[in-house]
Amino acid sequence: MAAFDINHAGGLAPAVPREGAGASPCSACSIRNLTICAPLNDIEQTQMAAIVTNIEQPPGTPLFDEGEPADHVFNVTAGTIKVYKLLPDGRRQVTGFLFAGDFLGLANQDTYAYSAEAVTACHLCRFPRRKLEDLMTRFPKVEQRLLNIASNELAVAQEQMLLLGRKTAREKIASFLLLLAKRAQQRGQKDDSVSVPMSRTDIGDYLGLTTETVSRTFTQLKKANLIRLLPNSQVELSQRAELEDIAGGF
Amino acid sequence: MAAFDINHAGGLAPAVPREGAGASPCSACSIRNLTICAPLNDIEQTQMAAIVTNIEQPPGTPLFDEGEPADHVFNVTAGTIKVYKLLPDGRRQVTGFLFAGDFLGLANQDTYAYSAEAVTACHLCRFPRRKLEDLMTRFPKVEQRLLNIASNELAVAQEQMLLLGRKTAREKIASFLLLLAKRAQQRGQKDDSVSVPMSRTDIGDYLGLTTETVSRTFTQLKKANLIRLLPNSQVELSQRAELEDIAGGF
DNA sequence: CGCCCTCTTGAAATTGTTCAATAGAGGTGG
DNA sequence: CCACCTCTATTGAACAATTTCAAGAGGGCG
Repeated sequence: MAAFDINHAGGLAPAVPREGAGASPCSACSIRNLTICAPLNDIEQTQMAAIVTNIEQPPGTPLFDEGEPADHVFNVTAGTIKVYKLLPDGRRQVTGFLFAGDFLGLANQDTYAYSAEAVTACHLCRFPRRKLEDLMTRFPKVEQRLLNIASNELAVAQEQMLLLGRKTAREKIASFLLLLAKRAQQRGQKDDSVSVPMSRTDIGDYLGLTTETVSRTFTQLKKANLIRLLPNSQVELSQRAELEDIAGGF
Repeated sequence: MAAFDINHAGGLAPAVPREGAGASPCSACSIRNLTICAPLNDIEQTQMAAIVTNIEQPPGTPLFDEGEPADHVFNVTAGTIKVYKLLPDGRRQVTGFLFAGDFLGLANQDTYAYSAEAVTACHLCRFPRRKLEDLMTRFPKVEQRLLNIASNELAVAQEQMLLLGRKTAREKIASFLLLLAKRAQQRGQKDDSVSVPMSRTDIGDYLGLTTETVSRTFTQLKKANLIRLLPNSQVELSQRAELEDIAGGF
């Protein structure tokens, strides 16, 4: 999906032994420089690869549920994941969508604080939590990277609180589309048209709206010629500047 | 305010030199075990104390503003701080209230992602960011602690998104009061009546409501005999179980 | 080709907001 | 110590945004 980004293509890479069967695919990983593995050299990378399992997650399948023992952490390598929390009566708040390069499963309790489910077909790297923790004490760089990731997520969460608490439906949808565009751009995808793989319900649960309001607002933006709804869940951001104006500085 | 909690009261503490003038007050710090300094022994603590400045923050005064260079991080030792983000037109979202023991200023950009202001008179420990970072590489325990704190804040932020996106005014207020009670309890205060030092506007900006709705909802809960509004911004939680029921698992 | 699920659209209902006025609390100065 | 003044909180009524309830349209998959 994303373009390959071999970020150590110089001639100095040491000869890393490739194990037979499940040989470390990490050195060819296209999103390596986006994620937790970024600060590691090839040798360290191999140690990381030794504790990792590659898993595939069909669309709509749960990765884990809130309250389960948090035995693993994950790194998304392809696809879209949603994470959410539920109220006792079933109301749902999607707290984030995760894409290739994103890390997930951070928890300082021994149980997950939220549920995670594949939106599209996903590929992930799965790390046993315990082993990653061991590895972190050996490679403080990884811990630093994780703190960095956490700080980032915190800033994103605060931005989302601003959206949820203070923005109108129109502003929320505009912000959402721009966020998707920004994330796609980070992964090296074109940003004139955005892929919106999640359902209206998921979007509503992310933005604190109902499906109907999401739908109506899309229609409204479409009629104002700010966006175009294309086939294959693609949305063209025809008037990016105008959208940014509506979104309120995001 | 909170009870003293000297957590290393054994007989093995080494003789720590106390500098003359601004001698490390840390060893008598009542919230030490709640915060970033918790994992340090007395010697390490002294090194920490060497880079710290104690500051006092009168009510209503800004600590820093969003977008300013993030040169310092802080630790609240007394009082209440609010942190918030603004939209271009002035709408405000309070993303958190901070109390004694709370850490603030985490940012991986070089500027603050939010503004911070004293609600009540506050005392804080101020660390130069650069120096704390140096210290972290020397004491990985501190970095671990910070990652822990960040993970915690992340879980709190997700809970808040659930509140902002999916709870009714009544549920929001109930959750808010229970949160204050829980935080007060953590600091070792009684939890039958809660101190609510912030204005209705601040509460509204925290919960995604208007002042009027906050006020009306307080009145409504009061009339239902779930709370009592006492003098000095104290609120008695008369029917804790009922409130928890309304709050929806918080 | 048709069925099912999601998305869209419409109309009524509701929650929370906005605008406006009153009440109350805390602080100041006479 | 009290009166006054100002700021904050409360209350009321009209309004607006979003939700809810309901029905129809579209699209993808077997």
